[in-house]
Amino acid sequence: MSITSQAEDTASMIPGDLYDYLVSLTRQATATFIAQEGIAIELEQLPIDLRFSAQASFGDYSVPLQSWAKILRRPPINIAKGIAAILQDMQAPAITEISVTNGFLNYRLDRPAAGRNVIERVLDEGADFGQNDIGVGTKVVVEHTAINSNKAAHVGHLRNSCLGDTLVRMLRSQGYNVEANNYIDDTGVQVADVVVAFTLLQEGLLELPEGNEQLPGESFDYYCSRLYVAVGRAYEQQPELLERRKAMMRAVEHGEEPYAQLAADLSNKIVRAHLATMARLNISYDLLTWESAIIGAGLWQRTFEMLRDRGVLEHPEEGPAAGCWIVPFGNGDAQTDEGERMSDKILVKSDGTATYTGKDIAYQLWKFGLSDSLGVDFHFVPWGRQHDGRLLWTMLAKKPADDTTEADPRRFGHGKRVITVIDVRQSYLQQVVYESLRRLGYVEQADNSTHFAYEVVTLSAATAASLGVDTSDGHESYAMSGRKGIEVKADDLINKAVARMQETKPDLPNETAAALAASAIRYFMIRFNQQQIITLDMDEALRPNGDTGVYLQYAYARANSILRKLDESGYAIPDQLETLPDQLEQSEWELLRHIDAYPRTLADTARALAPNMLGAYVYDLAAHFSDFYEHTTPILKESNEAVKAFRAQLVRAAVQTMANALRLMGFVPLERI
RNA sequence: GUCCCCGUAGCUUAGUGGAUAGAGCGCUCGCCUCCGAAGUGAGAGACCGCAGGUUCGAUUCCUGUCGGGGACGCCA
Repeated sequence: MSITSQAEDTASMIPGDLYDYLVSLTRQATATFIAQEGIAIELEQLPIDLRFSAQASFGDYSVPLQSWAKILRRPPINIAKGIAAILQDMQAPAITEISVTNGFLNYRLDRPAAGRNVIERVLDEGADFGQNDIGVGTKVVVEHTAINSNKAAHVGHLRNSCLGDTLVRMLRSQGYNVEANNYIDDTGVQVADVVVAFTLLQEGLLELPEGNEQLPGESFDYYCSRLYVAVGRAYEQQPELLERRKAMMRAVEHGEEPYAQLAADLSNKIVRAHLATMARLNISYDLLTWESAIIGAGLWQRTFEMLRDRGVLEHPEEGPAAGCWIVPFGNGDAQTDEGERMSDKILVKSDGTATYTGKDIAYQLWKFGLSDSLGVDFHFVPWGRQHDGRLLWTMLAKKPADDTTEADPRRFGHGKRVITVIDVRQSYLQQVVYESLRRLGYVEQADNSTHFAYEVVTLSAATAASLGVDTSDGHESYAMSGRKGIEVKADDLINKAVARMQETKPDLPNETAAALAASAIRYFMIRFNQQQIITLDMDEALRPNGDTGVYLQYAYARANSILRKLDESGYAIPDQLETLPDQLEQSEWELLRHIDAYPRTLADTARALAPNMLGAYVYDLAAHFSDFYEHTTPILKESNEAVKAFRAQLVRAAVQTMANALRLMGFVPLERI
């Protein structure tokens, strides 16, 4: 029941990765089988679900065939045996054993030969190992981060930006032309609130508990967070101030000075603070888009007219939405705990201003390039160079001064597909946006709109208590509230992570500690399933061992250390593996299989838009490297030249794969910690 | 009221129909005179909320039910 093959000449005969090779072998054998049996059926109806064998005793790779029984009208065991017999006769290279257990077809490979094939492919492709070209020619617009420009970012925003940035990297790895948009909602009530706070301060009508001035060392966004909380409290205590808030919103929207300029300056400074925070986690963008620009350029007005003229909107004269422009939904009103609510969505308030959702429809049209025909012009100018060298552009409503560099407007937006990263509480509004596109006749664009929804971040009881929240009601977690100041700010989390790294290893250089902290936080933010609420506990989030980003970096650094030691010992790793080891250790083979699976796993996780699955893969890869490291004798001391060369090459391949994978998660791989 | 999500070991969780449910933390006992102990070996710990159903096969799909969270605003 086994076929032996010459190790020397087989490796080059395995096309592509081991998975593709075995799938293609199985398909060939299956085609022969159904021809032999005289079964009239398309091969495509028989899915080949190749996976790692559940146990080493079964084989290396297995295909379950039970589901074929009904289609082929034969017992699974007969199918498996028939196909196995055909495979035996095929004498395929690098296969040492074909067996059948239960309803599974199992392959055992010539491990040294297959392993060499994997190593050669990785080292040959280098930094491109894992890259795919399936997305070439397809533009994808990804919106993420999108923090209101009135206060500091908190950990909820980090979940958004870490997921979004990882998605962007994953899609780019598949060849997609990805444009990362950071949408700034600078016309909303929150910005007006902070402007109100500034005016109240000037008039001596507002007292901040920690002091009215910006504190020494306090960043501007943190200061604004304090103002925001204070003005919120003032509204509660003096409801007459709410009039002032309304007036301020109008003033900002209508460009009344000095308020409009104050609001614009405020947004600008806050956005710079947010970008600086995100840069600490190696997150960058291609374009800043502004709600104020969408209004200022007239895109919202044109969008409204189109919605109205194509009959998407209704304009009721009585009822709860009298005088508003609405998108009708559902049938009638809904009963809620707080009373009646209508299921229709208001896009234009009775005072003539747009709601957030209305403006979001306009923006969605722009992302698809659908606003071109509306005669609305935007201007795109450089905002600045980011930490990673990527140039960030910003959208303007009005033509800039003549000497300013302007980009071709067709370069931005015009996505074939649009992905919006926002938390799950926005699901209903996202559906309104997509449904509105559909009703405008843009069915394809509606279908190509994806709400990448993720659950919120809450605080564990211990962490909430440390922020001064009263936890005597005994809940397990507490919601954050920027308005009440109950939140863990992004920079605080990063600072604490850096400090924790330095506690763990006191002589750590600052730069290394910063990179480790960023890795820890990024991994923490993507490792959970999107539907899972993250209950942030400081101790857990900052833990430097176990299933964490630090572990991944540590495994990578250890792997690099081996290469360094080999080099220092004067050993030159041969470029070609002339003689292969007689056999591989189980841990070596496991590592090789996982390396081989990287391109396919990456493609799967990108297709599924599942950063957490990428994280799980990388952890698995690092764990298998650690296993290999622990369960093989030190390469430096290895006396068998063939084994030494093979393992040295394997370490190089593992280092390359880990580096590629870590970069995809936005890590800066550390060769030394 | 309608709709959505979650429920897996003491805790945090992975698992997009397939062989014995996989980790991390914590706990017990080990491993640095051989490549980095932020590591690693062994052990204890899970009737996958509950009840039905579909299927050769269900943690996974469907129905119901219990528990928890969320959405349905002239806020964003």
